[in-house]
Amino acid sequence: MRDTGNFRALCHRHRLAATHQRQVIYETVLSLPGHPNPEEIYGQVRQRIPSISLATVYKNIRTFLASGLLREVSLHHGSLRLENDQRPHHHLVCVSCRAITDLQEDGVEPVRLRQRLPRGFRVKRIAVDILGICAACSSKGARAKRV
Amino acid sequence: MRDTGNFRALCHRHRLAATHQRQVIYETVLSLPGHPNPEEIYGQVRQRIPSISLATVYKNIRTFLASGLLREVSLHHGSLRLENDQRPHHHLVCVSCRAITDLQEDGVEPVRLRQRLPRGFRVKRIAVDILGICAACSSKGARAKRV
DNA sequence: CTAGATGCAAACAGTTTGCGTCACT
DNA sequence: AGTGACGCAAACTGTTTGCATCTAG
Repeated sequence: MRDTGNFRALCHRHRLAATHQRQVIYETVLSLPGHPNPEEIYGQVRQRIPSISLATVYKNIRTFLASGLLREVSLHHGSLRLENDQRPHHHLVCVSCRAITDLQEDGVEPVRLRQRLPRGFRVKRIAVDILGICAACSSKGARAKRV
Repeated sequence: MRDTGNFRALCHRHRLAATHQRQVIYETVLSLPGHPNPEEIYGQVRQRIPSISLATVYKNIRTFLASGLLREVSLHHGSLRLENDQRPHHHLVCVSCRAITDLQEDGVEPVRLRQRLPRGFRVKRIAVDILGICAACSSKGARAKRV
């Protein structure tokens, strides 16, 4: 067994049972390049725990997200949603209830890049998401761990 | 029949047949508050065209997105994807192939708000998506209409 | 010892597709 | 008149759930 220490401590801090499955899933997410999805994680984890089930992978990803051990790329990954305001604008997003509110484009200073982008990338638009807790969720006691 | 003119011209410009279904779907998206999903649009459209099928709504939403008549809230609405880099960072997103590349947080000047946010909204983090066409798609001739 | 985690299978939600018919251009 | 849009049903993908069994604390 490897340096299980870190992960066990991490779980303990978040009041999660430190199971072997969890450790492997967690390590796998950190080790995979890019932005892996559950299926990819499952495929990779299965090389170390062939008997693991996809449901366990899903359940633990949810657990990790809920306790802030992992983060997802976007809070909007559910069903397709359309803009009804066709003018460019930004979004205010509640990380608890995921409500999306529009924020007119000039409510945010134009975003400035400090860094060269990868060669050949042609910028079309810059979208800003302001993530936080909305008033309604705030009063219900919602707290964001890490978003 | 109402001022069909605008919509017919719009369709003509985009080389789309101007059907009654399309017009009602389009008008419905613009008229619904917030960020409607296909199911909500379907429910609303059915009040004007009871015989319409959900498949038609989906097909036409896709058509509108492809020709830039409508825009979606987020390009990341597919399956759940996890961050493997746990440090805060931004994203470079190709609007054609939807590839996501990380951009370290200090590659972007800190975002500054010019406007008061809704009362009680507590900001946790600001996420920036730089939308554009990546080099690979660019060389394949991909063009973004409106993103 | 017990609450909670796992694995399996079945259920579900959202979306897409194939195909025969119908309508816009 | 012909290409493409519509409507229906069936297929598919990604995800969740119920339940019996097992395991970490």
